[in-house]
Amino acid sequence: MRMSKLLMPTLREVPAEAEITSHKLMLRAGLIKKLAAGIYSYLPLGLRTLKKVEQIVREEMDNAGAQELIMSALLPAEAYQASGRWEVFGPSMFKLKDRNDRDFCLGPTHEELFTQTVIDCVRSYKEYPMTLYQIQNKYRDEGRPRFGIIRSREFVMKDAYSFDLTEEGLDESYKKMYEAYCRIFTRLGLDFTIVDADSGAMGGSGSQEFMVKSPVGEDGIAYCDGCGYAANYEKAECIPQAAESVEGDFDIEKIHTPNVHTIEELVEFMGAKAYNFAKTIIYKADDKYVAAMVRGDREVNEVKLKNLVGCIDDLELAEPFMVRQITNAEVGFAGPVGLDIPIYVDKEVEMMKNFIVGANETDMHYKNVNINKDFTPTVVADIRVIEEGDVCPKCGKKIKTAQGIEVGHIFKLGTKYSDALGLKYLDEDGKSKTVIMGCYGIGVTRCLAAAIEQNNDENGIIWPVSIAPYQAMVIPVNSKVEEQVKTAEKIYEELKAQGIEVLLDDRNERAGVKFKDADLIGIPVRIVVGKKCGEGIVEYKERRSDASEEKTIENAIDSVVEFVKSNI
RNA sequence: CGGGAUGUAGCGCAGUUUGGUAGCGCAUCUGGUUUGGGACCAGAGGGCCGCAGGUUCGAAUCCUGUCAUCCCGACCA
Repeated sequence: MRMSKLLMPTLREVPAEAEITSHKLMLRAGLIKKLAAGIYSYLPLGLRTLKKVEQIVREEMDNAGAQELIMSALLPAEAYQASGRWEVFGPSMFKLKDRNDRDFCLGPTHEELFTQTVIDCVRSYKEYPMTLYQIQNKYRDEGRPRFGIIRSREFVMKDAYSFDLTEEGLDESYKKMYEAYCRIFTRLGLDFTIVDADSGAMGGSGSQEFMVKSPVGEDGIAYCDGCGYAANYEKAECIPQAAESVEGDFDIEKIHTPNVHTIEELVEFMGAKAYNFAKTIIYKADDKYVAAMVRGDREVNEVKLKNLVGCIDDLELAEPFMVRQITNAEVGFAGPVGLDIPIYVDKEVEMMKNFIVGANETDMHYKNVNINKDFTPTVVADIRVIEEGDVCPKCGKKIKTAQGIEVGHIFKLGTKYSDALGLKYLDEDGKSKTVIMGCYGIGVTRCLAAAIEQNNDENGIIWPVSIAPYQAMVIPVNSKVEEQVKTAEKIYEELKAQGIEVLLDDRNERAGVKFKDADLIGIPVRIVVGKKCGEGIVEYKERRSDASEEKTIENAIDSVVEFVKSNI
């Protein structure tokens, strides 16, 4: 491709809307263009990379025995109404009506439709097991789209669904997808971590996420270098850690703590440590109210609590007026003593002695509180968020924490959708049984952003060869020097002939502009044709490296071809 | 959905406090000089100051409303 004809609006300055590296670079390199919040056009360079990512995903899915099909993004409401998700999705589903006032939506995910397709198309149990997938646009009206294409309202997703007759079959299908995902993310040049994830309200028996570690990631992950354990914060099991307590036999005592609401204020006021307190937080779980207690220096893990309480729909902090009604006090003074709702207590609280809690009375706390003596927990369980410094639940070494971008998720669904929609089969004995499903997603567009997050420097993107929009670039330094131009043309044609995807910077720009753009758009390898081209010498440079080498024209071409072939 | 901020040329911004002809840098176009890391000189084009009302002789500027975008948090099947 000749760059004089390429639509590549590179920017010198960073558009004000971008905050994170990948978003800035995608805008500056002319990969994408924003149309509205969370909605982007893909310009030629961005689209080429997107298609390469899609192709890698496609190849590995096909290799794993999955079959590609594609569904409409515009979907009738019935299947979603049947599964109950028409309501569950709520405002995050783009809903619309046709001219006859029938309900439609833009597909946010396609469990229902794939299930329905299998119901409609599969006739005999002999056709199973089967895994189907598509690579297609998804639509979610996110409350808060952000970070460019990391969380957008229209995005490309690969979604796959497996259909098995037995649990063992599901395990096998799941394993194939797991392995395919490892190959995919490796080929994409991503440094990824596989973490245990919460299966939550979706039910199902197992779930793992593929995370790309990055400070801009929206998920917290806990991992152990010792044994390789890794889990999403939501899921990571916490081993209770003993903290120093006030020893001795004391009686509960009410103390006046005016205008002391937060743990920080309490620490200040009482001169005790945060771990001498237990905080009591009132939650609304669906229609009922519960209290959760964790040590003062810990956080409640709402996912664990939600699962424990058996909350189906929604777990959120109780409204302040309900907190007042339940505790008879202003917010900030809730405590377990005399509380009339179920109390879920973290295991660590059970280890504490003579601790401090709210007194369910404004401006009052209790000290010297002891569990089972002063109050009785409804349930004692692990309900806190894991932290740096916790110990690994598998091997006992120190846990580390990081932020991660979720690029893939695999999930043993079980029979949730096959039950809801009636996906059954007659087995060899003529008995009716339910098909067991798994679902497997990859955020294809998000992978692009993740790849840039992991592969860049102060000058721009450093594409892995496998997904670079073009693999190589030829730059004549001075467009007025006919010898350089002709030599560059020759190299360009020769590289094309050898099957390399190559850009020729034939623009009438100064050398500096060409170099800056080359770095910014991150083409993995380039040949610079300069002053020594009369002697048959050109410059070979890899984007990843600072150094460049002088080579003969033939050697430079060979080096580019070899570099590309060996890195793809 | 709660909190905060911002809307002025393709991009980055000033001007708003204190109302008085719409500005700067980059980019674009023309001519010239340049040509190995975002050149220089001269000239030119480009704006419903987010939108709608209001106050005023006069509004980018003050008031009201509204829309949009971004950030923090909640939510994320």
